[in-house]
Amino acid sequence: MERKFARRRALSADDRSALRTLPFQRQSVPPHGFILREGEPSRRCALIHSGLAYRNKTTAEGMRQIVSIHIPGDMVDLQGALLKIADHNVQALTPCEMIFIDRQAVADLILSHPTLGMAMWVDTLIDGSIFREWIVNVGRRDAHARIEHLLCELGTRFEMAGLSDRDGFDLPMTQEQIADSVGLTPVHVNRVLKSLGGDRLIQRNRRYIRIPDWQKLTDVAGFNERYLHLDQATV
Amino acid sequence: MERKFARRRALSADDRSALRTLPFQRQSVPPHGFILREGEPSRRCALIHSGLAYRNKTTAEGMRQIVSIHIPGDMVDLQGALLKIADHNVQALTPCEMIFIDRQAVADLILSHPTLGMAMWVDTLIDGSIFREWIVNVGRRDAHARIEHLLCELGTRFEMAGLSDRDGFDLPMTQEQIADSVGLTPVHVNRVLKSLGGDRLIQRNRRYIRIPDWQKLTDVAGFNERYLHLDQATV
DNA sequence: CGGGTCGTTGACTCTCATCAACCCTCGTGG
DNA sequence: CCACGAGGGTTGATGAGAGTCAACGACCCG
Repeated sequence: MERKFARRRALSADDRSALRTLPFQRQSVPPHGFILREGEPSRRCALIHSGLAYRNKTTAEGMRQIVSIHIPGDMVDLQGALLKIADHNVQALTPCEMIFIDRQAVADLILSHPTLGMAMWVDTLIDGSIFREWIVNVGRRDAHARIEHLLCELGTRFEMAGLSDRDGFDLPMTQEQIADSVGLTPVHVNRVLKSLGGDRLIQRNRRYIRIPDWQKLTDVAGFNERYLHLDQATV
Repeated sequence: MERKFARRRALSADDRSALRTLPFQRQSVPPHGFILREGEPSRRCALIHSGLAYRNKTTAEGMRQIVSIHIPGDMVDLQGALLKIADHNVQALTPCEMIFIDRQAVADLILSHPTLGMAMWVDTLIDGSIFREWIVNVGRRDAHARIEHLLCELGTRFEMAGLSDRDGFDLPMTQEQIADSVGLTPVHVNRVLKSLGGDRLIQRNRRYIRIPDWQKLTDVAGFNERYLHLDQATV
């Protein structure tokens, strides 16, 4: 965690020691397990130590929409410190090791160490940028481009986090979860994946995805990594 | 602005005076005028004094998607203080009076007055929550519910901001802009609006919208105002 | 009065959803 | 050791919702 924030802003020795003395609690969450439930009052913040997780919401008619995917190092619940009621669910995609920090401890930390607050705020802003791109994805791209774009985003985020190579990674999502991420049905996702394979844009082996020509995939996807703000190191 | 932040967190006299002495610059922006352009380096933060504005992005194929609507009091560009390159456009919907604050001044303010930083951060988090709901809207609702939901959101935000009544307000958007907000075509938006009129869910007169039965509209829209975090006053 | 923007309507098309069946793989227990 | 069941993936047939194309109408402003 310290490493991550140090990438965002220059940290003082005091900042670092404050981070290290922050009281936290570790917890494993199995796949599908809830890390946060919509409607619950906020009690703590959550940080992924290992594993993948996803945020989702459900419409009144019971349709589910996944609104983001999170990887180790992501704070999936910063709003836990500042907002009162959770407006969405967070669930584990794979087995997760989570770090939970008390709401009040985070709030105090931000007030006493504003530089750390800014580092976390940057994360919130980047999250927001990714949400905006997802609105564009489901609102204005066809089924092929939506899925291609999702693969590009995950590939580059995995690579930046040092989890894998962007042109070859394990995607531990069911086709139903992919469908819920891009606003399609599982059946259609299946057909599109098959078609992407036929076009040699991807190669699949189980849930392992290989991208033989990264440039070609980003082109057809209309993927521009600017919205990920990868340059966002120290100011 | 001071009023707004005071709603978010309890402010000290020092916080208030720091806000009041913040150097700013006022500027009018005509409809369609750019407040921020994608790809530009960040130089300043923007706050709407009067008028409406919208954020939007364009796909590689040239399709536009509006990702949020903003009203007076909204900081439409807090990321200007912390991120380097703008990842989307912000344009005026109606004639706008904007307040621009230098990037560095905002960053300094946050460091010297963490309580103000938290107040602004709350805004960022609520923005994020609204983005998530928009992903659900375009991803998992049909055309009718999408437009109904947009009307519900704008109605309640207008009312909370004291701009108008939620069940009767002027909606200064063209049908094309509505289409770009909900991921449909202008033609289809037209048909749906007509159909909503036929079902007595709304009454239209030019761009004025009357909602005769608020409860009924929120029901069919599947609208739940939780995601707007209206309770978010002082902690 | 004329041109431009926006709204409206009809005819036709096509992408994606729906429904339904079948398959594969893997873990479990008899 | 094999049968079974469950979850997930695959495929086909059909249909609905939204897109496209095109024309016309209404309104506003210079």
